[in-house]
Amino acid sequence: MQIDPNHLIILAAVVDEGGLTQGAAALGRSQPSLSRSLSALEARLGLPLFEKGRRPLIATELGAALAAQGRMIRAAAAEASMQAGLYAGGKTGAVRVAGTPVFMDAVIASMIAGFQQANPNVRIDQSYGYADTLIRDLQSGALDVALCPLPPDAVPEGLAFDEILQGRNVIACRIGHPLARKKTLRLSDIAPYPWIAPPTASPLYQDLKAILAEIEVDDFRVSFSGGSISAVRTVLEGSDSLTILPYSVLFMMRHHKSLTALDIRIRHAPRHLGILSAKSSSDRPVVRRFQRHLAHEFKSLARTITHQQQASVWGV
Amino acid sequence: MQIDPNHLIILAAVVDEGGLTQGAAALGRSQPSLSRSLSALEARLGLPLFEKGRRPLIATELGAALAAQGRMIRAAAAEASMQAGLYAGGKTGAVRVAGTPVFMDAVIASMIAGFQQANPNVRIDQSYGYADTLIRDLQSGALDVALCPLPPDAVPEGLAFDEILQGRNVIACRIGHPLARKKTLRLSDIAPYPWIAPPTASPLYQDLKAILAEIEVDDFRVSFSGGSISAVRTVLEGSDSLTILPYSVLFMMRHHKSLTALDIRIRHAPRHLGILSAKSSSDRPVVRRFQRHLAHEFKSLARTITHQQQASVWGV
DNA sequence: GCTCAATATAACTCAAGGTTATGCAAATTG
DNA sequence: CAATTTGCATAACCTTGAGTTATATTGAGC
Repeated sequence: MQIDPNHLIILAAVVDEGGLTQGAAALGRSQPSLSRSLSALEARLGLPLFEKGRRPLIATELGAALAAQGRMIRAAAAEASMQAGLYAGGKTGAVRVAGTPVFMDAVIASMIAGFQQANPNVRIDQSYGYADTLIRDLQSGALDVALCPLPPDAVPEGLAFDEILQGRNVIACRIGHPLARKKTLRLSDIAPYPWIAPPTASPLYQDLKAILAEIEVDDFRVSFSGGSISAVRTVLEGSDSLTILPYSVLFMMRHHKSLTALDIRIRHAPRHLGILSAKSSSDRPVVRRFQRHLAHEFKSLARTITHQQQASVWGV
Repeated sequence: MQIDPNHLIILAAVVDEGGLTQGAAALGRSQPSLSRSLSALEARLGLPLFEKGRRPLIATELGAALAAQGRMIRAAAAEASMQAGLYAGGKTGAVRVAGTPVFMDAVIASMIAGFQQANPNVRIDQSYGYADTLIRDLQSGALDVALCPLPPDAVPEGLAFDEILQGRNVIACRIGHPLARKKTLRLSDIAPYPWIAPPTASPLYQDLKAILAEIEVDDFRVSFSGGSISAVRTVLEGSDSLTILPYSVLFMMRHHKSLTALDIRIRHAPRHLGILSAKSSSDRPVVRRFQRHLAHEFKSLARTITHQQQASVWGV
């Protein structure tokens, strides 16, 4: 026996509202429409859903039992509507985001926290990776959003790149480091100190090699490598090691008052930190919202950095 | 946003079966039909339910979420179908049955037990009453089936009466009773013994009065009254009291070997025990089935009684 | 690049379900 | 008890959704 779910919804409405007229009003339809639908259901079942000859239309046992199912169906349909609404508003769904490890941990993690605070039903699937794998995953549809540095003219086919910060790197050390006090530093000054090396796959590693080549150090001493930002920070704080970090990463750690940057400008290929995403992935409202959130957060971060730098120029 | 439950069912089928073609097969419809229905749903939502450009038709997050609701709807509709089927087959529902207390307890209760054994999902609402209230409740629709004695020509308007047993009463006493051994009893022999009186509203009470009038006893001694069959039996077994009982009630208690009937025929108005029911209530399959069950049980009981009587005639 | 399999589209038909108008019967009321 | 009100059923009509078959289109795999 095949039963139309819509008929059960109508039945539930009529039973719950206490009559055809009220049920019709509740459903926004005409009374004859419901009357006929329920007649059709009764005919199909071959059994009465309502006591016949009773005016305030009282349900039979069967009618009451089927109305219960109708309520479930109505609830499920309403739930579906709500889900669709949430989804369309970017309030639910999953976002797959990845980026370079240090940057994700130091900068993006807190932005994700803010997003999840406002959108508790959104799932964030985070992972780590460098430009090449990020691009590949974006293009294959395995990733929604990636955060990484990229040269301005190297935006891959089918992807959008939204620049958010300058990709400037600095040499970081503990605040009490011998070099930290020096006003004028030459590159050769830093030669004696051991290095904390980024993973070799990291763009930072290339930058580090470039610096050391510039000061003509070939066999630099690596005191520590392979650690996350948390490990790197701990080691930096407890030693005179140096490392190379994106300025934004160092900036985010400014409140800890434990690390600082050497007053020396590093030259490297021009590039920007940016949000990389597949153009097609923006048709998912959550992803879109998440990207906008990141962009907004970065704009605000960039402002803060600018203020801070002006403040340090004008004193403090 | 209004969503058609049927669309969600289709969505669930396609997601679960892994494709439009398989989904169509599972639902017994054509593939283009589903294709268009889902397109309509997508259009209504303004959101894609399936990744576009993927051939084995893979659901998006939203599609998967809505499919879950579709599964619920499908389950509810299937449950409704099953309920309707059970109801039509008389396997579920409620039956309101009533009758005279002694008869219900001694005869009907075990028949109800048998019915419930075979139909665990049927609810039996039992109550007690005498002819007048039973008839009124049947006519008002407050009762489905009643069991009581009725004169053959007194079947009320709108009710059906199905005769099941002769409404013969007997005088009952304990097996060791002084009168139980006597072969030839006169009515006057029973005058000295005290009586257990049925409730005054009971037809048995009228019969008792008639008997006593026949033996010209006006102020008969009542040793006990107002008890259920269980109490009556206990008192009977422990004393030389007499009482009046339908023969069928006594017969049902034959295995206890504690009570017997005096060998004396009681005259009373002709009547039959029968199943009384509103003609309109038989449109409820459970009620119909329950009535048939009772009728069948009674037919078998009548056969047993006949055999037993023949056996007692031919010896034993 | 070709082939195969699966989905989308087209064109058409039919039935379900929407509407308004109206009839009819049960409840209510004086 | 008659009259009125109220609520459900029916009629007639129309729109829309959904079913069909035939066919175009497009990923996927070799």
